[in-house]
Amino acid sequence: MHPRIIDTLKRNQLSVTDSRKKILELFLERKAALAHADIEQHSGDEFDRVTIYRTLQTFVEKGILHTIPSADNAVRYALCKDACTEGHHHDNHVHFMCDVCGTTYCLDHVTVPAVQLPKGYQVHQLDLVASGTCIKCK
Amino acid sequence: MHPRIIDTLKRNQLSVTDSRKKILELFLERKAALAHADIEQHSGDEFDRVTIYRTLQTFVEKGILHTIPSADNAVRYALCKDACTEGHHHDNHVHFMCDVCGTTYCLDHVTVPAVQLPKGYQVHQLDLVASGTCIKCK
DNA sequence: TAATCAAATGCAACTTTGTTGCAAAATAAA
DNA sequence: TTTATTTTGCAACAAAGTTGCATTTGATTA
Repeated sequence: MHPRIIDTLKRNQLSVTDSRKKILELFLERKAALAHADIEQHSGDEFDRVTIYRTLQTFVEKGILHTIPSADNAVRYALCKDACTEGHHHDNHVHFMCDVCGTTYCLDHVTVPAVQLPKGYQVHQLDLVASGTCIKCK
Repeated sequence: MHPRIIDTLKRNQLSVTDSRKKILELFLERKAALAHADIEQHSGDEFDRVTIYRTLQTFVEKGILHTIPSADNAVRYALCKDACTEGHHHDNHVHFMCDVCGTTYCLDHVTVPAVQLPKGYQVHQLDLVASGTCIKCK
């Protein structure tokens, strides 16, 4: 098991349970974003659907995962960088969604360029989602 | 009734029906993005849920509406500019979602900046969604 | 290590959201 | 006005998400 798993949970004052370990592990080994349905599939019948919902929610609140907006009614989740803490996300990198294989990547090294909005709009978060064909599929 | 309504429908070879007129009218008068649920509310019990789903789908296909990705499992729709035609959307403007009132705006005059992605990623679409506090709510 | 407390899980029931097929109704064309 | 085509509404269903509560598990303390 990945050494970061227990560490991450403890650092966030979460009790170490089977479902949390397993779900974190999935994210660590896949390195891609996962939707609720993906997790349900890849964890077999090991956990109840409800547990997965609640675990994802907890991880987002703690700053372990962030959500990636999409136009297909299937919100995806991905690991946050260490900069994220409880209630404070800093995931202003670009996300890429492949139209062919459906994989969603966090492009950690591509930062979202500054954008000049009309006066009066206060921006708290910027999400840039690109879609197209990924390296593997082209 | 807004004069553009019937015109828009005919230009896209769609028959002019009550639901299509009403839904288009909603978008024209509100000037903000609407989710399926919003439309259901604001049209009373006038139309069946299924009709609304199908109408939205048709409008997106025809290039009358475009979708706005979101992280809350509620895809929103907004009017396209005239440049959009059947199967070809050109809505590369920024969207702004207010955390307070929930309103989503198309910032038509703010274009999405070009982004340099790692080699191998072919981008077909770029969506930039900003969120924070809008003019009315600050 | 065992007992206790708090937190997380699983289950059941439910609500909401989205889809599909088909008959009836409305629109467009002749 | 009649006919052909499209769209709609209904029903039934499937999928996605939520809530309350009893049970189990993990953490804490003696």
